[in-house]
Amino acid sequence: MKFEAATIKDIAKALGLSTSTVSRALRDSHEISEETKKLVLKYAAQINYRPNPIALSLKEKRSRSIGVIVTEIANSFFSQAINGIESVAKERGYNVIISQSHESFEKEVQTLNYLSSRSIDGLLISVSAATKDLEHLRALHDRGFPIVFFDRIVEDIQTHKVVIENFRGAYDATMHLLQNGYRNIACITASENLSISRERIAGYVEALAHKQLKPSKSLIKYCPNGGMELAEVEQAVSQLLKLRPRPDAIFTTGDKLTTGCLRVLRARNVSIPGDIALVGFSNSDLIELMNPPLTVVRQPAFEMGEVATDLLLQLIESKRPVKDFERRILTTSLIVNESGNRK
Amino acid sequence: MKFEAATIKDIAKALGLSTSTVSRALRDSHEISEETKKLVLKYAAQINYRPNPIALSLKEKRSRSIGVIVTEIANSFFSQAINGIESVAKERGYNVIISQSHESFEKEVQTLNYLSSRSIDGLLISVSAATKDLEHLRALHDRGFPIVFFDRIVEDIQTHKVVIENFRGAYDATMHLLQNGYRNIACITASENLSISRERIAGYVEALAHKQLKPSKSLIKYCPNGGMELAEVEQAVSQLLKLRPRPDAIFTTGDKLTTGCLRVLRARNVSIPGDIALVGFSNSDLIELMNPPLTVVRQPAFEMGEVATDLLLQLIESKRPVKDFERRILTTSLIVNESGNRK
DNA sequence: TTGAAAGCGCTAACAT
DNA sequence: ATGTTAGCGCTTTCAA
Repeated sequence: MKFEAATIKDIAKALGLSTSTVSRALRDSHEISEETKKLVLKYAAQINYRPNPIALSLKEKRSRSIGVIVTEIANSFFSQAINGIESVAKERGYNVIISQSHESFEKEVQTLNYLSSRSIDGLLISVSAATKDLEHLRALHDRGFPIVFFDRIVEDIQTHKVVIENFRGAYDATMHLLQNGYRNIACITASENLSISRERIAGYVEALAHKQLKPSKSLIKYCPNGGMELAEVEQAVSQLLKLRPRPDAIFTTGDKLTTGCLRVLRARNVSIPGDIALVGFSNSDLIELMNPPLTVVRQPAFEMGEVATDLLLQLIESKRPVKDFERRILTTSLIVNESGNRK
Repeated sequence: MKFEAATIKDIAKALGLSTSTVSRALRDSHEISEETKKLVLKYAAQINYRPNPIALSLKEKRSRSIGVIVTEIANSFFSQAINGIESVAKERGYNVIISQSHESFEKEVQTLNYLSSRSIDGLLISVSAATKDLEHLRALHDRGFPIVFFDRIVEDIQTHKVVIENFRGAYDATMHLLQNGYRNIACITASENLSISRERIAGYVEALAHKQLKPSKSLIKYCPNGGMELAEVEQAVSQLLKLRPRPDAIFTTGDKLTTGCLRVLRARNVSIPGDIALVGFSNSDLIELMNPPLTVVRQPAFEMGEVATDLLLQLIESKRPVKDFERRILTTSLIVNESGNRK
């Protein structure tokens, strides 16, 4: 059913004024007499008048909404980031419209088309693991549509980007394993398309190189869906367990990969870190409660959301085309628990 | 910066047609010649024309957006529910606008006012733990605004509601503890304002009554913020530990309370279930990985989101005022792990 | 088959 | 100090 609300016209009619007078009175214009203002304000309050944001949007050619595309809301990193996004957006008077790509390229494109037309003023996106073709994003960007990438960014499109020190985070995690005596360290990562995968692998490789180690190809396993399906993690772990010599540690580059890996190892009764150590990226706030408590690389998700939103609003509210784009780099922290301790 | 897109007017001008002809051609009206249609469609595709959803909204008096208010996105139950909401909404062509109340009444009211005007066609809400006064909701509802409550509902407002068998879930969890030999079972719950708290406590009390037990007042602890702050859980647990005889088990009625309680007990080196058993509501998908693996009451969060959205869209799209409201009751499941096992 | 015009709710330039 | 009018992009009635 339709929900009819009061308009400026209703007020004007009731008070025998013109709509423009009412409009001005409501906006406290100086060219309206105090008397009239009072009258209008009082009546408006009485009938609980609310300006229609859609009419405003049409007039101002802006919706005061921003779109967010992430792979999955039910992922601690993203839900924390959205939390940050929402807090800044709300503070600045913007709505947040959320969509999920579920790591599917098609869904990402579809969602983007859906959101982009003109119902959002700008977009925050962390691309799906399946995203190789960038046409959907580039087309928008080329037409001047404000876009900010966060976390899973795209290098080829010039706009603001918010990332973490992926290389450093991975390096630190791997180094932690090395310092604890592990030498045959495997890596389970998401799709190679992703900037974050490539950088994290690079950090892992570099740490090993520091100890004059070079991982064989068989030590690096890819999960195209980023661990969304446990089966892919199961397969990766299974292959690693068959290697001889068997890896003595695993480094995982994403939330779902880390918990998925823990799940698989425990199901197979592999003792952690006794048989195999495990260190990975995760933003779950339950890691200390796990068995064993996990050593993880933690990303400042909330802050990333805040920063990305702030940059996006800068783009949206800028009077002139922005040419200088920023790349904000936030730091990770290694939270040490038991899963990566000395063997 | 502004992002200018093509309009029907541009097409009309370029093709020497009127805007109404273009409009009709785009909507494949039968009163337009095939020739003209082809021409228009071709040109529209060429300049990548997209109808302006805001103009449509103004015309149709609907925004094809629904609002969602939850306490916190970064809570497994809510993020899963939102996932369900988003899936149904998108399928039916609606945007989802998300806001968080962070268990604050003021934020809930503020957000509601912000969303309600006319930028959303309806609202899905799970009220905050602090919500006692219902005026903000009632005012909207009385004006015919479509609202559906889910999980944390409000009995006094007549509309569709989606709940789970709170009583049953709590009863089952408590009974599980009883069957495992625990007799002195405490309960940690959220604000008593909440329907779910009251019902879950009732289920807990009834299960005890079944064994001719009656919990003393001191065994039931309230956390007004629903466990959002660990301190309140710490205090509750602390008080319970001081009781003589000391409780041999704890039943928690919410996600944050369950994991918070586990955190506190572990910090105090209380062995679970050796010293104290723990069973509670939780929708985390990591419970099996915890130490000890938690026995939990799981809610069908995704499904609740789906059902609630479906009901909301029914309200929104109904031609006439809806009088018959549904109360959909979904079932919980007890996932048995070790934390509630025999002592 | 096509076009002109009105209207959705609001603001603002331009009268009065 | 207040009113008239046009216009944001689109659909739709009415006219041609």
